[in-house]
Amino acid sequence: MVHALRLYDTLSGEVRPFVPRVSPRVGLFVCGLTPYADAHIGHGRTAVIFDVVARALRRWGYHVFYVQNVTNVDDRLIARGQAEQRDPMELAEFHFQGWLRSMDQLDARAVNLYPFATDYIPEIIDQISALLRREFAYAVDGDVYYAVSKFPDYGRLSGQRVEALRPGAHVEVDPKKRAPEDFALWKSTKPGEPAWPSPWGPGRPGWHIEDTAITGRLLGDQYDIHGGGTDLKFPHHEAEIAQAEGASGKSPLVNYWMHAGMLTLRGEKMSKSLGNVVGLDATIRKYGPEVLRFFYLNAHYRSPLNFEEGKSLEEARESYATFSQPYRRLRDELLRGGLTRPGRELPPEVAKTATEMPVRLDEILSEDFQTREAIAAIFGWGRMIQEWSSKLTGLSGTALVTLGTPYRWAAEVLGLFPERGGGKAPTEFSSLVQIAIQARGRARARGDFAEGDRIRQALLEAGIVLEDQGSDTRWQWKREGGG
RNA sequence: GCCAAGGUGGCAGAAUGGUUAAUGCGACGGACUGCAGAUCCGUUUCCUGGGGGUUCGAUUCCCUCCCUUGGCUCCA
Repeated sequence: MVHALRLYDTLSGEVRPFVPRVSPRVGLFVCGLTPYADAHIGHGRTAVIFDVVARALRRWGYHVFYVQNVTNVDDRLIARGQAEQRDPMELAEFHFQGWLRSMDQLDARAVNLYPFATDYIPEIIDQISALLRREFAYAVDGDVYYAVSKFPDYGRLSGQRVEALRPGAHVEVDPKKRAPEDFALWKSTKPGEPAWPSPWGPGRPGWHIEDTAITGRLLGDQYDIHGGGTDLKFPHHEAEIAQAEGASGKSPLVNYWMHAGMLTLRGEKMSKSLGNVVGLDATIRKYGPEVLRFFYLNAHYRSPLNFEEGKSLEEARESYATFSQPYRRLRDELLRGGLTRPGRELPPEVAKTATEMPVRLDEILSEDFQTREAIAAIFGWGRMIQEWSSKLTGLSGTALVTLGTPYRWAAEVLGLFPERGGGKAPTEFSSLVQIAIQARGRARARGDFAEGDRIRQALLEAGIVLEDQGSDTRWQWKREGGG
């Protein structure tokens, strides 16, 4: 089963049917981090977007090989390492481990391999050698540069004309270059910096070359999807095209370029240099991974998404609570009697709609990953369930499972409603809470509301929120973040 | 200056050449509750940046202007 996905491709600027080179195989490469500092929630957005892309493709029958590189040697790492008196590669490893923990928390585990740049030095040297041989590159005093003028298509992805660029606008132009738009493939290193032997002398790879050396090795000269943030379109992705196509002589490098919109903070791009970063790990801890995932997926992946501290995630939390409420009710009901519990079945038309929902949701998502539309459709389903809510108690186990079909789709594809062990209290603890709840119940039953409220307050101070639902009292952990 | 993506209700954000422009948040009203919370129901009719054009019909397509964001060799 292979699904009819339609996908926007930045290079052609249009939504096209997705056709892998060798179906059902799909090669997916996404530009990863330079882990010189803790990741922020902008990085998290891109990661979650491509996590959903990989989840959906796999659901639709594709065999996805998802590679996300790790730049563990570059100027910023070296600078930061010197400032902190740490080995830059060790610094990268340290922050990468933090990134992995965040990905684990977010249940973004679709990546098959995180190749480190420095593990691909032989491939990098091979590719630079090929570019020199084919005269796309030139060596000067231990450095090697790409001669952009040799590659006429340079600028096509971003629509830039080389003549219109303003070299030196942000970074000083290296005087060793023949043309200001040329970029470094290999940099000779200063003493004390990480260096590898090469035909041009000891040095380290330029920023762009690692990606194409890695993909050439792992995904071949040509592959299906390349993803990353829109900020990488130029120059990074232009450089990748120039390197890979120059070295291999094959075009195109990739069939679909996917670019994720920026997360902006009060209208500005979040970036370390602007100092307006909101940490990924801290945000996950404060609001929970589901709320953050929900926030990310509640916008189209290509749109910019504005983040406002103290507002955006509070709203997402409320919205997610409403979104997941019918699911939680179904789950709570199912816990009473389980799958085999007897009861009424659903009217045929409701059962039919429920079982057809995943098809509808797949269709929505397969039009260039409209996660927001899928979420809206599930909201609609939730309202339908709420109309049934009074009758839920009388439904059979199979009927409840059928009603939950769209939520299982959301769990599988969007990664919401994670079932993870970490949040569950041990049964011993739960039974202690139950004793307190029962004591409060007895106090309320004899009209001693002061005592009842005292118990409720004491539990609240211990981080436990009570909710009376009819004759029932349930509890849950209080969320941080002013909720 | 050049390139790219945008501008939709109080807010966040979808979609579409065609009856009431989705969904959520917020607000308001109601139900439930000892109270609170959570939840449910209802209301929120006059929302598509300005101007022109194409069309029977434009928010959608075209032109132009204004504005915002990203990029112009550090960036998810």
